[in-house]
Amino acid sequence: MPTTMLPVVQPDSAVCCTPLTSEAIEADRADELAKKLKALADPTRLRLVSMVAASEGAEACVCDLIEPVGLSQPTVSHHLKILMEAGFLTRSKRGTWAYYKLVPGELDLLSQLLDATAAR
Amino acid sequence: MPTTMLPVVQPDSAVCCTPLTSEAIEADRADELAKKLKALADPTRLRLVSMVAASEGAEACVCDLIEPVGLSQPTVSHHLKILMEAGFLTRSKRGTWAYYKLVPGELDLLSQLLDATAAR
DNA sequence: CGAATCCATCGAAGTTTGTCAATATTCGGG
DNA sequence: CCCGAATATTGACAAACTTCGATGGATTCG
Repeated sequence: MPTTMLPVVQPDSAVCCTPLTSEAIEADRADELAKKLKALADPTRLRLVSMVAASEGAEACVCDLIEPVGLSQPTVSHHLKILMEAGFLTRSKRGTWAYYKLVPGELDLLSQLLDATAAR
Repeated sequence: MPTTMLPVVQPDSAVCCTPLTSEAIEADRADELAKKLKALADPTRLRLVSMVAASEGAEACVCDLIEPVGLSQPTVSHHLKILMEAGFLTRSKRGTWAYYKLVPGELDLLSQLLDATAAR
C-alpha cells in the first residue's frame, strides 16, 4: 500500500503550546515569549497593530499611520520594523508605498498562552 | 423604602473590553495595556509568574523562587514587585516569609484582549 | 533626466531597564 | 533583648530602548 506524505502544519512560533500557568516554563521558552511580548509592550506599537488590524484588509501603509500616531516618520518605521521582526506584521511594497499587514493567528497564539482556562 | 448600597464589582483593569484588533484603540488605553504587557515582557518575570502559577495553591514564597531563577535575591524581589504593581501577583507575609500569589483572571483579561476571534 | 514623494537607515541624545552589592527592616527564637 | 533569617530598599552602572534630525535609496511623474 503506497504511502502519501502530507505536510504537517507547524505552528512556526516555538512559543507554542502549553499555557503559562499550567506548568513552570523553561528558560529558553521564556526568552522567546518575552521577545514577542516586548514587541507589543509599547503604547505606540499597540496602536500601530490595532490600526493596521482595523484597516480594510488588515493592511495599512506607513503614510496613513504617521499622522494619527503623532510621531516622526523614522520613529514609526522603526516601530513597524520591530513588529515585523517579532512576527506580528508583514511588509509588502507597492510603488513607493509600504503596506503593513497583520499576520493572522499570531496574536491569538499569544492569547492562548496567557489563557489559564485552557490549561490541560 | 430604605436603600442599601451594594458594592459594584469593577473590572479594575481599565484595560478592559474590546479586543486589540476589532477597532483602533485610544492612546490612553494603549498606555495602560502597554504597562501590563511590559510587566510580563521579561524572561525572568514570565518564569516567576509561571512558577507561582504552577505551585500548590498558586502561591510561592520568595525563598523558593530565587534558586530556580538563578538571580540574586534583590533582583527577584524587584521583579516580583513589578508583577505586583502590574496587578498580576499579590503578596502576603507569614512570619518572615513573603508568599506571592497569582491574581485570578488577570492574565485571562490580557488574553481576551489579544484574541482576534473574540471580536464582536 | 530632474524633482518630488515615500520610506528605511544612521547617528545621537535622553530615558528606562535589569542587575548586583550593600544596607535596612521585620520577624521569630533563645 | 539580641541574633539570625527572610525580604525589601537603596545606590550604582551598563545595556537597551525611544525618539528625532539628517541622509540615502527607490519609484513615479513631468
